[in-house]
Amino acid sequence: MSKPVLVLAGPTASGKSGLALAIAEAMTGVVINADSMQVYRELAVLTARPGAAALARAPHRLYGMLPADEPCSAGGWRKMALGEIAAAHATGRLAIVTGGSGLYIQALVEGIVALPEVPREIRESARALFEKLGAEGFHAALAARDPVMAGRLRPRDRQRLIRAWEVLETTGESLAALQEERSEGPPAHLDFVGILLEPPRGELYAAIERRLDAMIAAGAIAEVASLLALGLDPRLPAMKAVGVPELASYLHGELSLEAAVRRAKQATRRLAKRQLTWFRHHRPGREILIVKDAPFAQLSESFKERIFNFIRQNLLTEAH
RNA sequence: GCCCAGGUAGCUCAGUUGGUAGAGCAGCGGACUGAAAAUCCGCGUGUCGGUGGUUCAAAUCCGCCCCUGGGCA
Repeated sequence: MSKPVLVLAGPTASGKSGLALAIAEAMTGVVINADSMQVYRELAVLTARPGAAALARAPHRLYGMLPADEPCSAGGWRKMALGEIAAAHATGRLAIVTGGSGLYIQALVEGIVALPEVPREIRESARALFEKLGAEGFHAALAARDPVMAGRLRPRDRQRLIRAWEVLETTGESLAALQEERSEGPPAHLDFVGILLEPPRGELYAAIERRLDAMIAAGAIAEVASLLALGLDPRLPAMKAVGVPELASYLHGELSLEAAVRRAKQATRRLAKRQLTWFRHHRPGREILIVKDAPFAQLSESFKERIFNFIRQNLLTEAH
């Protein structure tokens, strides 16, 4: 008997968190975060993490549980999410996975290669080697040892080239070969049903701009200042969250506040566009409801009605 | 009302002596198998204000009209 899991996906600022909360409240659910940046403790305002009011209304999991200097990953998140889903089911609650990180959701719903974690030393040496050789040089070095992966990747794709190298160093095998042999596959005991928020571009962009202004008013600058005070490696994922580099430039006196905010808004718009592209081609679950008029502030009754009906019809029936 | 200067891509503008147009920014499309809010690839998206005329050919020249600045009244 497979158990239902609701996956609520969509671009940033499309209203996922508010909708997830409404569903959790109405249907006794647990909200499980599927956002690669909301996992970091130091980023609350800038990642629009659910606040105290939301947490009081429904249980939320995997929010702000990692320090900024401890990078999360798709595989690591998957394990934690599976644990939280099992815990929700154990207490008879509906698991509601929500977030905008397409790769994380894919890792959960469709599975991912089973690989050991890359040791810190290998990570660092791979990065150091990349710096030393440059993109082309590094690509050539990879090609000498792993022609399949090198052929598959663009010579300038720093992140994936380093990943291929790390896996090679850690396991002694090509990531390409491992991907074929050792996939975890989708969890057979779970049945993923998705809701995809796909709001009109213009409205989404307007919501993004309003929200960023609200973040500034809510203390985003102080948040970045205290993050910077930790003196972390600027290449850490948390340091690259949208808004962090931009506001850091302001704090360093390189940009005016106005310019920094403008750039942060633009970076958010670009993120939203990438997310829309991802979800347009990767469907997060077996049955999908695509919502093209996603809410941005408060949810109307008719809107909730539509969503709740879909949920009742597609994933609560099996539980009874 | 008259005199200037302008109306070209979403915005700011460039377009040699006539050969139906190009930059920056903004934007759009795509890829994605463990740092993914990351990383990477690709794409000018246009009744050249309107309308007549000259010409084989008009964003470019001429007439009229509309609009926007500035000046004089």
